[in-house]
Amino acid sequence: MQYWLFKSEPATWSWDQQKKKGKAGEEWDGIRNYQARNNMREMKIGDRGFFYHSNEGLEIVGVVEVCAASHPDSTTDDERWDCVDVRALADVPAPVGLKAIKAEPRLAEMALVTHMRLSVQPVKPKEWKLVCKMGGIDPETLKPV
DNA sequence: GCCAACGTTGGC
DNA sequence: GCCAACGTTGGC
Repeated sequence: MQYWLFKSEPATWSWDQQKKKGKAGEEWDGIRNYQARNNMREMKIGDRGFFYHSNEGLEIVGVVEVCAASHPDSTTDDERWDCVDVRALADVPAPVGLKAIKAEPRLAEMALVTHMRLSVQPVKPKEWKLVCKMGGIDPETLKPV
């Protein structure tokens, strides 16, 4: 299983909205960046990702699961753009802010820090575990710790 | 709301 | 294929 991080501006698509979609999940559409798209093409059903609020909040607030593999983005006819579907799995009880991530030396290599503008990015297993710990959630069961 | 960083577009 | 102009992202 691979780990990822999805950025969303809460004014456009918030964690609450994602949760309301429940198990059915929702397309992660609207991505118009090649690197972000390539990352989504790499994803497999069951991969997990963090849900990050950009612009407002600036924190990781939830965990999602990829529930449909890469397919054409329904919001455009441009065949260059694909996306996956994701569904909410769990809240992060203690949201992990960008500040906290930047303050943690072991997270200095996170794409969130090094590739600031990339909106869909990979997360290393070690980073995943540490961020889960910081957020008060068990990385395996996703239960609050 | 500003603006730096950076990705994309298009003329040559 | 270079690079200037332009548009967008996202932290502050």
